Amino acid sequence: MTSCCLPSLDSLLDPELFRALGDPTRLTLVCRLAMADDALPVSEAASCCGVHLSGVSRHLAQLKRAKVVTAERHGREVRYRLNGRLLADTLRTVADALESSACCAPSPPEQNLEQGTSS
Amino acid sequence: MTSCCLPSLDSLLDPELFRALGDPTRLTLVCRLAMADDALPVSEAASCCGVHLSGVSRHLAQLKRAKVVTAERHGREVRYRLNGRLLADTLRTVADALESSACCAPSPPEQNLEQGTSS
DNA sequence: AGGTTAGTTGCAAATTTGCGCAAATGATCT
DNA sequence: AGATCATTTGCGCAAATTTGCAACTAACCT
Repeated sequence: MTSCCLPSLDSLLDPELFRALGDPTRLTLVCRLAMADDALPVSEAASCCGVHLSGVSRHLAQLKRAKVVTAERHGREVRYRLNGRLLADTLRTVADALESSACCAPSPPEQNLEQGTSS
Repeated sequence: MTSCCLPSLDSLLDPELFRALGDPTRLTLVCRLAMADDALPVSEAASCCGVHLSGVSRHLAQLKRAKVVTAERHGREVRYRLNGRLLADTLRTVADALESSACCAPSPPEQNLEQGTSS
């Protein structure tokens, strides 16, 4: 009853996604990419966080694995773009599933005084 | 210009929250709590994940620090409850901020061809 | 008070993570 | 081909995380 239309919360909660977002440096990168109206090369993205370029490359790779960003080659540089819509949709889907789960149910079933359900 | 009404993405993205959600065992606990229509004692919550009770206690404490769950004492047991609404609201706020950021802008300003100024 | 149940916390071992450096790869340009 | 620029990857190291066990606290119950 609580989950007849929405995918189960279980299948929605991806540890990889949250883990990817669970690091300050990676979140800084996400913000940097969010503010850019176009894809950014690694060296440019790296300018916002005090981490070695190689580390930034690794962080971006992890965000890519989690589908938070996408990468496109342009000549010799690789430009990363935040997958803003997808991430927003994912988070909203999780939010919907959370609110339709039992823990957010408006009325506890304890109140149930046999209103015609017997038989 | 891109952020006149919404709080900046920067201030919204809390590493602690995502970090708390970025572990398989903790996500399993979140699911377990979501399915319960009432708060669960630690031992009950622990039954769903193959981790020692002490580990579960630690995981729940971390989820509590991240405000994902709340704890209430009932006699000698401590019952944890998923903060479903708050978490859902937080995720939606992040989703909104993401979609109103530059990376999700509907049309790049380069395209600007003064449409409508003719005649 | 003493005993029992529920949960938390200290400790140590195993694993993972983040980091910089240096070497390797990929792509462009003489 | 050789030089150069952008990024990735191998490696080692330090710090953080996860986990189980055992000891501890808190709350109940004879």
